[in-house]
Amino acid sequence: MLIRMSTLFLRTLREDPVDAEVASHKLLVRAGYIRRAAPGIYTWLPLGLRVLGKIEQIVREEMAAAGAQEVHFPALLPREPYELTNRWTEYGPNLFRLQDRKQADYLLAPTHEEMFTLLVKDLYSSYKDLPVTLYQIQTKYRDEARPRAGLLRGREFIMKDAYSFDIDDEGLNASYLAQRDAYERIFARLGLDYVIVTATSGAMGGSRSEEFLSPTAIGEDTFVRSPGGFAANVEAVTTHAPAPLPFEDAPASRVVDTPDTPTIDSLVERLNEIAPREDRAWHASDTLKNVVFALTGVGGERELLVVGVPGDREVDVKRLEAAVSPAEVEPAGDADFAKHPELVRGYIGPQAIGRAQTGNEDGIRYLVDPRIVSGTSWVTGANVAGKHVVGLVAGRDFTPDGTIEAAEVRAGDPSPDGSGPLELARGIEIGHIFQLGRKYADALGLKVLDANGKQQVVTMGSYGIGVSRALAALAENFHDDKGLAWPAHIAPADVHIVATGKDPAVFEAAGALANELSEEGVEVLYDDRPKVSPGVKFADAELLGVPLIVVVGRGLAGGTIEIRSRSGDFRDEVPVAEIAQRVRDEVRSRN
RNA sequence: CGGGGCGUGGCGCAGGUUGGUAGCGCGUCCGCUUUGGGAGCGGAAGGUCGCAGGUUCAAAUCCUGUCGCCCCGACCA
Repeated sequence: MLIRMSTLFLRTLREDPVDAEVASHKLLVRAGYIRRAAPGIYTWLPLGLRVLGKIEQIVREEMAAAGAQEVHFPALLPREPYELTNRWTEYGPNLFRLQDRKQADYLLAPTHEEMFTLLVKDLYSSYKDLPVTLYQIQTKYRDEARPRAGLLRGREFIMKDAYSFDIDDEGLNASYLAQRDAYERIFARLGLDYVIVTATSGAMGGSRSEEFLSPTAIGEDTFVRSPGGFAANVEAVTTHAPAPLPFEDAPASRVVDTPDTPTIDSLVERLNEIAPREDRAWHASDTLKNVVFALTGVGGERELLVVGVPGDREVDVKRLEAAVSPAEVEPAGDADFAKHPELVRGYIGPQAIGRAQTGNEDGIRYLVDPRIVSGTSWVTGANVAGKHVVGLVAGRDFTPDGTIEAAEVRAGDPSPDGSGPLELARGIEIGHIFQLGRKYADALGLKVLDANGKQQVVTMGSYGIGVSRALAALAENFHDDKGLAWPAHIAPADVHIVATGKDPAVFEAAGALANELSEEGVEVLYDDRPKVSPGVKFADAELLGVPLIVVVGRGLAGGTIEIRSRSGDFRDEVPVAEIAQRVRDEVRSRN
């Protein structure tokens, strides 16, 4: 393969595009790999398509090795299947919807569970047909509220989505692990660092779920890890609960006047003035903060929930949402407080709320952070404006309805598996695998006959890789201040040959080398542009990021050609007669 | 949806407060020179100043409305 720069459809930009913030976005645009077509929607240019194609090829090879078979669905789909699983409405405004000339509803698919399920239902009816895993590499659409960071969060993006179909849980587990293994091989071949974190399955339903994250400071997903190897999405972190304490000797609770202390900070300050402790000052972690949320269930029913957390921690809404999924969460509003006079804003205490506490089965649920175990003593609201209670003991003075994982996770918190303090890091979600279970098969009636001739609902897994996002993640990982620097497996070419100067002998030698190598199967990008100064060619070579750069120029008179790596780990002058072999060796050692 | 910012040749920007024939750098085209680190000189093409309405002899500039885009946050299988 030989690409000549003189005819390549490419225009590199000297300056960063103003709308780009992150390196991958800036460089992919500057290097002429992609162009923005609309917010969050990008056109692929020749070099970008080459890299994309290489990533897809690796994905295809590993899918095939894992026994998955490729199909291809339309991106434009009718409404009905998504109606059956309720996702036409559940997906909300992120779903691109449109109508045809007859006003029939269609959507641009954000993901294809329904279609795969129906396809298998269409053709298969026996347990003997299973297991089967199908996948596609497809353009997906999500009408993101705010697309950003170029390819990292677009409204149109390319995804590999695979779906496994099994008769039982054991089979699902095997299918899941086969995909998981394939993902590890794919990301290893791509040269992309990744961390596998346990995740919540969220609205997708199902039991087991893991995310593949590419660690980077600009990543949008926060995850935690411990020295002992625990890694999880923050939504999936479980809090280490201390052992219950005896409370026989705990002093009785007492009410103190604390006017104008609606916030934890103001409360702590006031306590230290009016009710100082002997052993140590009051701290926010001594307080119990009760936050009111309104949950909206799938059926549209609205319910209030009060969440109790130690006062030095915020409620992490994402964690709360994961915990109450699929219900939607919003902060309680004025109308909610008006309906519930027992909730005194800024002074809410657990004595007046909770079904267990009040005995009212229809009352407001009260769930607390797992740290709030029996015997712990708290400063909290007295349910009267301007008053707090000191020394309110859990299990003695109040009884929550249960615990909930909703408090923020902080660096230094103990790992759930006891393997040390947690560290917080950020990453780009490049893959996500789920054991879906029977949610979609149930909704769409995918059943097969088992060995006993009885109908069995099929159990499913779904496995996604953000292909275009992985490309951006690679650009994010492999660049320097001069431009991109692709790993060999996915670079748009094996070698970038630069002819400098105007001496016809240079172009003859460079052209001959380019021809020779390309005829042997080496992928060559050849900068044969006449009248372009060496500085421009070097700068472009560094911007484009092909891992090997060969410069034919001033050394030629002395019988040598220069070869160097984009990453800068070597630069050699090689006799003309040996250059082709040297390139072959370098290419082979990198592949 | 909340906050902030911006719409002027392909890209990056100035001009706007004080209304008067639209400018700079990069890129592109032609010619000559130059050729190992984003060249020089000379010439040239390319813009309904986001859109609509208004004020005015005259609007990129002032007024009203509207559309769009970007960034931060919220949201995000």
